[in-house]
Amino acid sequence: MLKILFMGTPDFAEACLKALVENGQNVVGVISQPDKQKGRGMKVQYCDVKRYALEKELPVYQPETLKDEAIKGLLEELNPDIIVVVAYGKILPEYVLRFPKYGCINVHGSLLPEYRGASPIQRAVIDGKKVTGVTTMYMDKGLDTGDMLLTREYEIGENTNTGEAFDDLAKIGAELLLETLDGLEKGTITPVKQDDSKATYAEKIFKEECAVSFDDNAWIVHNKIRGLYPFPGAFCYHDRKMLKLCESSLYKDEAKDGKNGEVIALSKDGILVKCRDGAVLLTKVKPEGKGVMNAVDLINGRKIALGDMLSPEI
RNA sequence: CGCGGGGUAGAGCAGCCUGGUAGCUCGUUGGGCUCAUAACCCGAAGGUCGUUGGUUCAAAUCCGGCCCCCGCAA
Repeated sequence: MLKILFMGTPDFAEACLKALVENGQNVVGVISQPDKQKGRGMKVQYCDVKRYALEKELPVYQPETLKDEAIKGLLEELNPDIIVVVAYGKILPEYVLRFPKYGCINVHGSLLPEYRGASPIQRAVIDGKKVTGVTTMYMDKGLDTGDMLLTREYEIGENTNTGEAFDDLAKIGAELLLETLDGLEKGTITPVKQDDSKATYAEKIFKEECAVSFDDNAWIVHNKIRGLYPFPGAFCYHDRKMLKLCESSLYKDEAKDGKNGEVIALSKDGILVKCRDGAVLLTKVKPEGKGVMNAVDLINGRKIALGDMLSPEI
């Protein structure tokens, strides 16, 4: 059985690690990013991978850097046959890439060569893609440029949000990882080079682009809302306060007159907001300082009125 | 000690500053109207106001301790 060194940090990676463990694979060690102070009160929180690894009593390592001599010692000590990397968050130096006999493989949340980079799933949803998927590949020096091993497609529904896609793709990724390991061991997988001419990049999500402008088309607004949910969340300003937009649906009927960003209807279904070419029905929102609530609750609490304006700036 | 908001009926809120009847929108439930309805009309149920001490004739309201929840920022 292959000795596996697992490298990963967030929940997406945890799903893969979990699959390895539950499948009875020989995970000899887990590497994740150093603990960071975060959250309310700036307390130290363990990342998902570390938490799970500790629970399963796997040795966890959190080197600040992979470049120094320490990592060499660690690799030699663990002597992994293969390194599985999922959303680790750091570039691996060549020494590490070359170390294991079976190489380093990566699980990536897109159909490569599309959406190489940091936020493939979010970008796919924001772009309104109907299909994305998961790819396993050998890692090389570039960013998600290595030879592909296995892929599996995933259909994104009209109202699917990033959180749902994440969960589904994490599950698919975990399955695909097991298949990939099995295939590599048996030698049944033929790596395929990526067609670099078709490559696209999924830029990291920046705060500035999370502001929703209703001067955009309804479809764009809707995609942004679901693409940024649950993290970091699309937002706009209402009554000088931030209002996060958590869930929406496209308004099929002809939109009434009104300015872009104006609340043109309130109903038990939600808050209807005029966009450039139609309207978006906000169904779940998160007011500043509050949790997620149904849009109808905001209406019942009389926190929003017909004719109110929503804008990307305060 | 990162900054801030909050805990009042099943939900979302008002009331607190300026102590004195538990309020609003919705939901639930019973009835009415209607060809019909998630629409409209009438009625009902449902709260030890987070907890605990204090001040007071009297505390949701003022003061102190404690518990819990959330947003931002990272």
